[in-house]
Amino acid sequence: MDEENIGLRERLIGAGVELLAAEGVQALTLREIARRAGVSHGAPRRYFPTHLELLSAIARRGFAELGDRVAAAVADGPQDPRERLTALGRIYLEFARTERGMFELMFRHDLLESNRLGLRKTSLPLFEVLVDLVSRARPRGGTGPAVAAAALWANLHGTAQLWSWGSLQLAAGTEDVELLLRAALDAHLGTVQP
Amino acid sequence: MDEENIGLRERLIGAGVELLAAEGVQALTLREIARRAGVSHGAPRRYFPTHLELLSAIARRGFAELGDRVAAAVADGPQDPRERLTALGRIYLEFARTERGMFELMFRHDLLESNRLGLRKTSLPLFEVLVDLVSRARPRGGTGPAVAAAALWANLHGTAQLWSWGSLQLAAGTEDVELLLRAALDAHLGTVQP
DNA sequence: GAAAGCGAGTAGACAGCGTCTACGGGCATG
DNA sequence: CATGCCCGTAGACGCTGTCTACTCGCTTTC
Repeated sequence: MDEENIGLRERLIGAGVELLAAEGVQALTLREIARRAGVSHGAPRRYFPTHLELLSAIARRGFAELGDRVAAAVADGPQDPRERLTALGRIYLEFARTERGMFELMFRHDLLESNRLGLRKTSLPLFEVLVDLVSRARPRGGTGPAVAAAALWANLHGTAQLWSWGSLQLAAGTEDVELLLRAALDAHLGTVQP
Repeated sequence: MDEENIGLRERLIGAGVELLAAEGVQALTLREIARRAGVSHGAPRRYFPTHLELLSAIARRGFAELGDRVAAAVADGPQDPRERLTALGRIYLEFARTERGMFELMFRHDLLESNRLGLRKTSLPLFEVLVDLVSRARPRGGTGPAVAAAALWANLHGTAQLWSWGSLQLAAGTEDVELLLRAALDAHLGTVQP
C-alpha cells in the first residue's frame, strides 16, 4: 500500500540509513545508495544536488532518532532530574555504541553541510532538554546553567567518541562504560551523599 | 646541508603535514602529497604500502607534537598539580583550535590503522601524565584515578571536538572556551574554595 | 484528439582518486 | 665489465562525484 508509493527522495534516504548501519560511513557512496534504491547513479541528483546534501539528510534522520529516544527516556522515567539525566546519558552512550556508523556520520562536519545551518538546529532542542534538567538537578551552580550543561554534554560526547574508538577502555582500564557515565554525572552535578 | 638529504619517506611526511595544515584533511590525498614532494604518484608506495599508513605516519607527528607541548607546559609551569592540569587542558584546547586539521586527523580512526596499535600506544604516555596529575590534584576520589583521569580526558576531548565544530559556542552561549575548561576542571577536581 | 511541454530518471563522459604491475636507470658489489 | 638491486616512473584498472544530453511517459492545452 504505502511501501512502494513513497517518493524516490525518501527511498534514497532509507537506503542510505540501511547501508550506513550495515557497512559504515565509508561505504556511503552516492552510487551505492542509488544502486540499493534501484535507480541509476544520476537519479539522486534531482533531489540532492550534491552528495553531501544526501548525507546530511541521512544524518538528520539520526538526530531525529536520537532526539526521539532521549525524549522517550526522559518522559517515561522518574521525575527526579538527576535520574533523568542518567537515563539521557545512557541513551546517548547506547546510541553511539549500537548505531556506530550513524553516530560517526552525525558528527562528521566535513561531510555535513553544517554551515548551511538546518543541521545544527536539529540538535539544539535536544540540548535544551539538557539545560533544563541540569538547571534543576544542580540549582546552585557557580556558572550559568547553559555553560554547565554544555560542559556535561562535552563530557558525554567525548566519552561516547573515545569509547567507540576503544581508547577509553584502554585508558580507564575497564570495559564498563557505566562507570564513566557515573563519573561524568557525579562530576558535573555533584556527588550524591547518602 | 641536511635539507635535501633527508629520505623521501620523511619528505612525504613533511609535505603531508604542510598540506594538512594548509588545506585540511580532505585535501590529504596520496597523489597530492606525492606532487608536493616532487615525485610521481607511485613513489610513496615503496615506503607506505597503503594510503592509510602514510596518513598514520602524519598523525603520529601530531601526537608527538602535542605530547611535546604538553610535556613542556607541565614541566615549565608551577608545581601545583591543579595548575598543571589547567595548563595541560589549555594546551589541548589550543592545539585543537590552531592545528585544526591535524587534530581532526588524529582522531579519525577510520583513516588510521588504529587496530594495528602503534598509534594508540603513542597517546598513552600522554595519558599517564594525566593520571599522575589527577591523582595528585584529587587524592580523595570515589573512583580510581584511572577512571577519574579518563573522565576528565573525555570531557576535555569532547570540549575540543564540539568547540572546533562550533556547537559548543552556540550551546553555551559564549565564545570563551576558558569558561568550559574551568567548568571541566572544577567538575572533575572539585571547586576551589577561596 | 493531437500537440506541446515538462518532470523524472537514464546513460555516457570526464577528471580525480588509490592500488597494482611492468619497466628503466643508477650505483653498488662481485 | 657484468650483475643484481634499490628507487622511482608510467600507465592501466575500477571506483568515485559531477555534469550534460537524451528519452520516455504523463499532463496540460489548444
